[in-house]
Amino acid sequence: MARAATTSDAFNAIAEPQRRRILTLLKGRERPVNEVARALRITQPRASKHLRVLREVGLVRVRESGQQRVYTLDARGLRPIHAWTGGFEQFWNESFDKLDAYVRKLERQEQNDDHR
Amino acid sequence: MARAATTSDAFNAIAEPQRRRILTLLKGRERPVNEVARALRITQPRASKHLRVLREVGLVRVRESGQQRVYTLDARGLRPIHAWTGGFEQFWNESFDKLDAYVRKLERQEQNDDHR
DNA sequence: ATAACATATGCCGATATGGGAATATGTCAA
DNA sequence: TTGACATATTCCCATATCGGCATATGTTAT
Repeated sequence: MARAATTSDAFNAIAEPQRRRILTLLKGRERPVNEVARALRITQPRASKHLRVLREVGLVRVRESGQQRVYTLDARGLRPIHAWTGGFEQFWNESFDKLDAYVRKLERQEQNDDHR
Repeated sequence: MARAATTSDAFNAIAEPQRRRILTLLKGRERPVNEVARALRITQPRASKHLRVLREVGLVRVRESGQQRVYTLDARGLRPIHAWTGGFEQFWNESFDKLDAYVRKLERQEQNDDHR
């Protein structure tokens, strides 16, 4: 088995920086592919492919408008990620203390090394 | 260029389900590799590799304790992800309305198709 | 029909994966 | 020193990228 498919879930989908940029861009308003491509300075095929991934995990929706496909943000899929990371909130505050303890422990170890 | 390296940042690191499980596990308390492996029912090399990735993006730290390497959670790297997803909070609430509008629009289109 | 425009898709190349198995490296105890 | 134990690393395989380019598909206007 290789790496999990990028289309498997939102966690994988947003691992790609370009796709994060697309989502951020769509916060402003819905946009057709070409506009996305131009805004992010990527080729049209690239934009289409990223948008496809985002569509497949449900982070965007498409609406056909004449010959254009207008993509709209559907951020609900980000909620689980926000929730999951939120579960660590207490820890990233606490971490400073733990880091201090860790550093002190390291220093002690190094002292022991010196005395060997 | 291929996919972004999994070790490049926390976004990539947590795209892997096993690694998310490891981080969750370490919320309880620090643990040596073997314990992680046993708890998640993965092989020791696999645990080591995942822990390495997590270490390289700074989500865990290692402390040597005799012949064991004890891994500790350092959740600070998750904060940017929480913040980034949090920037979409207003949208995932709003989305229901937008989805309604979208569905209605779709239905209209289908009606048009029928009349063609 | 035909041309112009907007998107999507297929194919290629280079690369990075995650998993398993075997093995190297390092530490401690007798 | 030797052996047991804990971890890390390497090699191999199958797969899934992401990017560029060419091209298929679909829509609108003439």
